[in-house]
Amino acid sequence: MRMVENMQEKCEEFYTKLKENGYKLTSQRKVVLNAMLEHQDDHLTVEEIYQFVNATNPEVGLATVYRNIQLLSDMKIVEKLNLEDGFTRYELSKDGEIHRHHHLICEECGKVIEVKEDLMGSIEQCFKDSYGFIVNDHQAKFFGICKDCNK
Amino acid sequence: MRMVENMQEKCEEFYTKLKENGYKLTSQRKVVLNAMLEHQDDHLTVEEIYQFVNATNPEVGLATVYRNIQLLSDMKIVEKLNLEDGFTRYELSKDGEIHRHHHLICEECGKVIEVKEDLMGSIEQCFKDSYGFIVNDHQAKFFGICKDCNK
DNA sequence: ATTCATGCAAATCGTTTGCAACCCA
DNA sequence: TGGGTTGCAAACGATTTGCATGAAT
Repeated sequence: MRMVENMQEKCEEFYTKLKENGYKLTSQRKVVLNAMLEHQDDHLTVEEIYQFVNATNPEVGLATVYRNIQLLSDMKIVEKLNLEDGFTRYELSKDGEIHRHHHLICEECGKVIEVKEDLMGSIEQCFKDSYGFIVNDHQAKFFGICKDCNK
Repeated sequence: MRMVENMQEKCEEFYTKLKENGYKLTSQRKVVLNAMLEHQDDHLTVEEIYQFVNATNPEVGLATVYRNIQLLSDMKIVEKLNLEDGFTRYELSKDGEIHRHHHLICEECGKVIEVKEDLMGSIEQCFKDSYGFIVNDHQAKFFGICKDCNK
């Protein structure tokens, strides 16, 4: 149920933002957003998104997927990720997140763990105190060994 | 003076690691390392490194710069950076750093500030406690407004 | 009707690679 | 000598772009 509400929410958010910025609502845009909504916890490459889109809508071109995932990213509906594996990846933004969440990357099995907690508050306060730098957002990756691999 | 010692240190570290791994010490390798040593606090793109190398040694090819900066990176003598500006960048590793240091990126003027302090200890302890994840290294960028731009 | 979006293919651009010539150990 | 290394140019792969056609407002 939460999933469905979430999906409706995201769709409406997208449609609203499109209108606000003078963009048109095309079937291709709906389809790309849908692919992301159907893979909420994945970190998809553009090629993967294209495959999903293509499965139901073979007429949609790769360039269109590039153009629209970019648009979704500009509108903060998806986040662009770089997990250091040579691919640009995207994931659906989590609701209620002010800052981007962190990723724990297992160097053994490659698993990527999402960290819900922000935890950067005190560090960012420190940057303000020491450097006069006001943080708006951050992007952090932690490389190491996950629970399962640590046996 | 410190700079010079540092440079000697880095050179020797490089030469030692090369030997240890069965690599040869070529003039091109010296020249690439030198370019990095002469720009200690910069975040250079490969193209920039190539330009510096080329200024004194025009016969060195771009592919060689790519191959050797990669090698320096593998040997942890330089760090590969992604400052989200579309370029892969490299900087000389700081001495005595166990983990990669953080970067504060000003969204106004583009300035990049290096943070010497690690500050991630407690967060990483938290990952161990909550997720059983042991952190080996991290990579963190903070986007915001720097002191100068915040007036 | 107007304007923006799409599909396609060509163009870009950073990076990698194959290979013959070369040079360090 | 012999195997890693280099320079060059060609190959690559991800992403972008130009343009004529098509769809949304």
